Amino acid sequence: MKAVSDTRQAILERAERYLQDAGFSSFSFRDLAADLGIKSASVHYHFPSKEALGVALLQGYRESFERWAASRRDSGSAQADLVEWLRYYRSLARKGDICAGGAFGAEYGELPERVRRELGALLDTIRKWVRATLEAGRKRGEIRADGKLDDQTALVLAAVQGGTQIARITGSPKIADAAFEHLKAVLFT
Amino acid sequence: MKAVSDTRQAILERAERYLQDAGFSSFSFRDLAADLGIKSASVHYHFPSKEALGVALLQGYRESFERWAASRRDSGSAQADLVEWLRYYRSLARKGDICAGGAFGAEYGELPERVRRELGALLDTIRKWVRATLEAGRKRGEIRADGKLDDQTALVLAAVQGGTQIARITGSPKIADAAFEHLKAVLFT
DNA sequence: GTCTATAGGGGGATAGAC
DNA sequence: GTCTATCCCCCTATAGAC
Repeated sequence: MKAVSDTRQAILERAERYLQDAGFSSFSFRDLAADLGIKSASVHYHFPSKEALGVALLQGYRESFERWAASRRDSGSAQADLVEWLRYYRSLARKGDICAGGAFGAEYGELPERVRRELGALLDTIRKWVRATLEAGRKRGEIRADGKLDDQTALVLAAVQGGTQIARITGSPKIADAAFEHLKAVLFT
Repeated sequence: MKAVSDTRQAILERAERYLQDAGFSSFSFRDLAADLGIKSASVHYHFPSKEALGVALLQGYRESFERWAASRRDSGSAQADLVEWLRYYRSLARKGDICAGGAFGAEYGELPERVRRELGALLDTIRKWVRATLEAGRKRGEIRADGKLDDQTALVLAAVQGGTQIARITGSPKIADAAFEHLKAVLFT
């Protein structure tokens, strides 16, 4: 009763967990296969190379984000949008996981070219959404209009990526919550 | 004419570059040996295991930081201390490198136990310095006393770690500068 | 301190049968 | 779609000569 791409989906889900737990180079096709009760050659059937798997993972993140962002369109509140967005990173931190940007980013120097490009595209997509959200919030008086919009956007992106990482290193998700609390305090009017 | 531990030092320096460029698992003892014109067995003479090398790297970071922090004692200005501290992360971003926390942090799930502990100790050392610096700055009226001190500290740590990473991913060090500019704007009175 | 040589295990990837 | 079998490479680490 399996759908055609059930295995493919299962591979992606396992790979995502490994990625966020210990990085892209932390897992092998053999690991994925063993977890799913198949052989590594079968994983290669779905993803011809690890590069292809990395690209697929990143495209998945981007599509998920875009779907979510579309669902929030016309929410009418920049503050509510950002709070909801932060919830995702908070949940990562609680599980001791980090975001895709941080996971791939640390190994950037040895990522295949196409993976690098997809990673850049993902970050760009998120950056544009944050920027637009802050801009709309400034106009509505919900977001402090201190400093340049691009600088404010950069701080938000840095804080979420760094927040999940320091939470994991210190072993306490609370530190991510703390960083996000202060971020809201300096952003919101 | 080499000092006794010249090779050891050279190994550490090469390893640091690999680490900040592509992570702890990105380089092997063979890589280090080849770069230095020796054999991998000789690297093992200086560092019996990769775990030992990781620990030595982190202890080096911590000692460097502590020396630097001691040199700034009684500088009299929290703003000046933080600006100087941010210069380090700015320089990493310009080289396309990330900080040790980000480099080790992404692979946290598969780091040897002692490396994890040293990483925690390094972050804790830095966290305490940031906290104390912000606290002193608040008393002197240099730092905004908005919100909890611990939340403010967490945001600063998250921003520097995340800032260097997004700079590398986007390929532009400017985004780290932007994040740090806004960080100063929201911290300084 | 550095070497040669090697053990013992994983890694990505492919060919070809079923 | 999944399998067996395999290639060829890299990895960490060690033994023992020099």
